[in-house]
Amino acid sequence: MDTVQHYQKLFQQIEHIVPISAFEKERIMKYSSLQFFPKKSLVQQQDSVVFHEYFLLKGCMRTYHTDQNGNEHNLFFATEHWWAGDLESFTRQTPSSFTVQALEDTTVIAISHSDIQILYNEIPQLERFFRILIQNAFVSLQRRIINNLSQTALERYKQFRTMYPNIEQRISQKHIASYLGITPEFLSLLRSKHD
Amino acid sequence: MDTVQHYQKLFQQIEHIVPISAFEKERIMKYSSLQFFPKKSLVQQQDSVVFHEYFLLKGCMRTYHTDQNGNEHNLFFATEHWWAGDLESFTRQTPSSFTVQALEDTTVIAISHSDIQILYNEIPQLERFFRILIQNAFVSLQRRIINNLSQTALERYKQFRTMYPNIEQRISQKHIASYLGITPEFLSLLRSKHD
DNA sequence: AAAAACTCTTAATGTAGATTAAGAAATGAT
DNA sequence: ATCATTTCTTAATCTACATTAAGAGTTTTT
Repeated sequence: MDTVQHYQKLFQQIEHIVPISAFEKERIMKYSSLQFFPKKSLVQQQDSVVFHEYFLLKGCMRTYHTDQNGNEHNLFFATEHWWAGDLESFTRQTPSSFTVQALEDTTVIAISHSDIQILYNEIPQLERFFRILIQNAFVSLQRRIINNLSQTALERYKQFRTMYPNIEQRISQKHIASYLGITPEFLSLLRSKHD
Repeated sequence: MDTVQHYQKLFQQIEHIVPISAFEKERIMKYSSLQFFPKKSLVQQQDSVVFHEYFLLKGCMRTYHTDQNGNEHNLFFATEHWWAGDLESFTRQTPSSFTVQALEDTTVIAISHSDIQILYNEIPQLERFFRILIQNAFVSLQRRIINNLSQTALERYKQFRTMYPNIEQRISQKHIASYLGITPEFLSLLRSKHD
């Protein structure tokens, strides 16, 4: 059936880190669901408690924070086979500091807070899987902080391009500028100078 | 005995998150050790593989990255009851991107890479403990990125002071400036203007 | 198909924070 | 105690990036 097809990429990612049986895959499918978010729709909202984490099958999302002056700051982008959803709010069930928005029509596998507790108990390896997922995310945030401390805007932009080669075509420059911590005008200037 | 005394704070921190038995505490003591680092000594070195994670009992450390221009950038400080040691290098056994240095005479509980594997197997809750520890670290890095994107140097400095009230007396301003991503001269200017 | 609403660019002007330099204060070494 | 080294401050100049503004191109709405 087609739903099974959709789960292949998720299972591949999990099995790349921990072994899971056919039965366990069934359980994961039972305790998660396919969801669709149209372009521009809000997936999660700042100040609300987050109920799901999402594995993207198709499309693109951004996670951003709106500060006290009303300015938005992009923290992450997610595309196919990445995860999205504020982890702090999800795990602690506290109001989120972030909004998640679909930048394209997006299809996801969604896992709810209560269902993931069930899955943790049924499939202990999943806890290790998520620990390693978070660990990887932690490491890339560390890198990003060091880059922000040691590099110019141009260097950070170039690095963004090599790290996310396909993303640049899909999202607007103002979102990239916001991720890099510069204005769209200055990004435009950098682009005009460097190829 | 005195060593037991030293472990109390570590056990308290663990038990705040997961239950552990007296026997399990014995095992943890068996598979870890007390170590001392004199002021200014290097605890871990960039480009080398990290063998230990450290729980600080007394003293203070900084974790920094040296970039290709030879400039140092402070990523973290750790004081009593914090953890120090590059997690990426420790868990993946790959060369570290960071140097860890004692800023004061520092006493720690050290756990080696091989011993933590043994402890994970003997005490499965420890895996959850470290997952939550990393998760908290991840969350605070997220916050820091957003702060760096949305706040001025003065705002970040004020926040640093309220977040780490006792640290400021203990370490030099140049290290704080490096953490904030500004020069010591500019930090001095900010300080002279604001109380 | 027109109007409205964004998005990207270019350019003038403004500013937060860097750089350089030099002296004062504190810390460390002999 | 003294000399050397490091740390902190102040001030002048410089630069990376912000802000404002305005026009051209593109996408969305009606």
